[in-house]
Amino acid sequence: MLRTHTCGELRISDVGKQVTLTGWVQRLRDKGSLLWIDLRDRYGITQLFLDEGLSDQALMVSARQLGREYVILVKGTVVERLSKNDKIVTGNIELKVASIEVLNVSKVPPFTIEDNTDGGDDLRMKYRYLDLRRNPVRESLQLRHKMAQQTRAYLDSQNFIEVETPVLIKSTPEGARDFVVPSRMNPGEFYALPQSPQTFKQLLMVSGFDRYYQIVKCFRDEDLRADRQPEFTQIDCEMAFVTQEDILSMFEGLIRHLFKQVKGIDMPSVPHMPYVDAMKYYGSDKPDTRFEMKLVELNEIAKGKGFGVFDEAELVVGICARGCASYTRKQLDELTEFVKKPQIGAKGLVYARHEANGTFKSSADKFFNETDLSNWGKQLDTQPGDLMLILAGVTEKTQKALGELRLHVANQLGLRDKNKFSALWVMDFPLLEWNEETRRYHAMHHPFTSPKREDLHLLDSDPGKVRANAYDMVINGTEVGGGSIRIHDRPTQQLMFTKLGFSEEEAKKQFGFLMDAFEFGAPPHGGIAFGFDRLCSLFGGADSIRDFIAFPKNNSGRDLMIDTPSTISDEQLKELSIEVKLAKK
RNA sequence: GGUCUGGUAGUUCAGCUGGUUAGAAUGCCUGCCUGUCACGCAGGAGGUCGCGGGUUCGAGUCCCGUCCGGACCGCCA
Repeated sequence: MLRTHTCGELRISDVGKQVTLTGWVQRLRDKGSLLWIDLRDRYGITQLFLDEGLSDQALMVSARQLGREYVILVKGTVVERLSKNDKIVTGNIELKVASIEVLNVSKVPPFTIEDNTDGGDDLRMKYRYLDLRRNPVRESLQLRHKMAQQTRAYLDSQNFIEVETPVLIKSTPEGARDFVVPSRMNPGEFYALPQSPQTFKQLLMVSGFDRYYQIVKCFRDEDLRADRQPEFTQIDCEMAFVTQEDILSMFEGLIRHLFKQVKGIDMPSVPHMPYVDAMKYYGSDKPDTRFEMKLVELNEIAKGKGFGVFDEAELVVGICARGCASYTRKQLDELTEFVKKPQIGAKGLVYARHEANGTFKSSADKFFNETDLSNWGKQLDTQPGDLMLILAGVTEKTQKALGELRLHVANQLGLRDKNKFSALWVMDFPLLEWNEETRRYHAMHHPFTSPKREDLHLLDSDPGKVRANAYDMVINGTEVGGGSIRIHDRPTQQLMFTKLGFSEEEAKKQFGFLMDAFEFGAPPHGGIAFGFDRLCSLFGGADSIRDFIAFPKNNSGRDLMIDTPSTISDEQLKELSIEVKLAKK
């Protein structure tokens, strides 16, 4: 090594040592006859010190020439500081410089390499290698490293083995759009990049691997979000000879292990909540359970009073916003605007104040008297000073809208504490979901998910009512993982494909290999996949997953640093037997 | 595919109902400064107001188009 110590290592006990440090110049503080340089590396900052009276004059002159982000090698003696800095771990000492060697110069960076940088997202992505020098981003990647290490430690201790599955696989019609890769040796044919190693891990179960996992890149060609990248990482797991309960407790164990080892948090056991309850009480299939504010149905007491909006609605439902009776007209209008946004889609918002003096006042006083409102209050368990917010309409849409409002209000009230964690299993998802556009049912999870045996009789009469052996782990309103008990016999799998509108021939062409495998002694099995990037950002208390990925893509799927996607040469196209003709928009 | 929002100094931003020479902070450069650590003080340089067109006596500001960010809806088995 060029250095004897790192920039985060030296302490008061090292005073007197002759050391060599390497790193980047964070900043110079030139006080005339005194000169300090902050030297930074991955491990910390050590202050270098030069003194007009004591240091070589030529050394002073050359030190003053150093610019930000110059890479230098410094030799010197560790000395105790005259004035100490208790903000950094090396703050009691400094290095009295004997020599400086410039290992490389640097242009002035386009943004400051500091915890609170002045750089915008765009610039940070273009110069990501500089951005990665900043503490917050580096710490995010270190957290990710620790998460991966602890995941492997836990799963290894439980007899899981990590098996790599192929990245060049087959395009399939169900699910997200595939990224495709042309095959040179097979003109006109394409591989697809995996959206998940789903079928391979199931085949590994058929092979008897029993407990498999993989921390694996997956690819989906869909629009991006703050928490969605076209390439992302999953902790992909599968187990054979297990019940649903076995899987839930195994992976509850993983999550609790991670919280304990990475964050030092003892997480309580993870409660189970049926999907229908999640929708009913939280208006979401991924409820944020850090706070209550549950949805309460008001049909019986709110209908039949001549208020058309309520009387004609399938569902009248409310939440209680604690201490919000004092909201101004402006604040209430803002909430109304919020629910009327096209993304939320409610037509309006009814509010009722449980005033501090115990009386009630609502925006629909024409139709409801004090007794009516007090009944609402009882139902919603209000205290004086609370505010009731009520929506009415078609059941599911209204639940979802109020669920969004619930989160919006919780944000305003500061109830979504990043340092508090609340996990749950959402269970018993519907097997199928009607898609208006394609006029057919789609698998809500994926087509390999097994239906609940007791619901099988509904498959023909009322397919939307069939529940699946599927489960999601939700933490703080984020879906961090999901899985299911799979189908493991050919007839059921074939039936499933039929219900999804595949002809027998299509199903055979797309998934014949899997159904063939099921005929050779496939064991009952099931599994789960966790979104590793999301899990990391959740642990790191961030809203975006981008800083937990070393080189992420931007909103339009571009890597601004290497400037891709990009065109390829005519020679490459020719080799691939591909002609590019862009369709008109 | 859609909704919203932004693009002005290296950077982050301000710039009102259109009106002389477009500002601030920070960074950069120069000088001064014996204990700084977001050092301080004084001075200086730095702009095709994303691009194209239009309205106007006059456009950073208004209109149309377009490109590029960001958030979200659809989409994401």
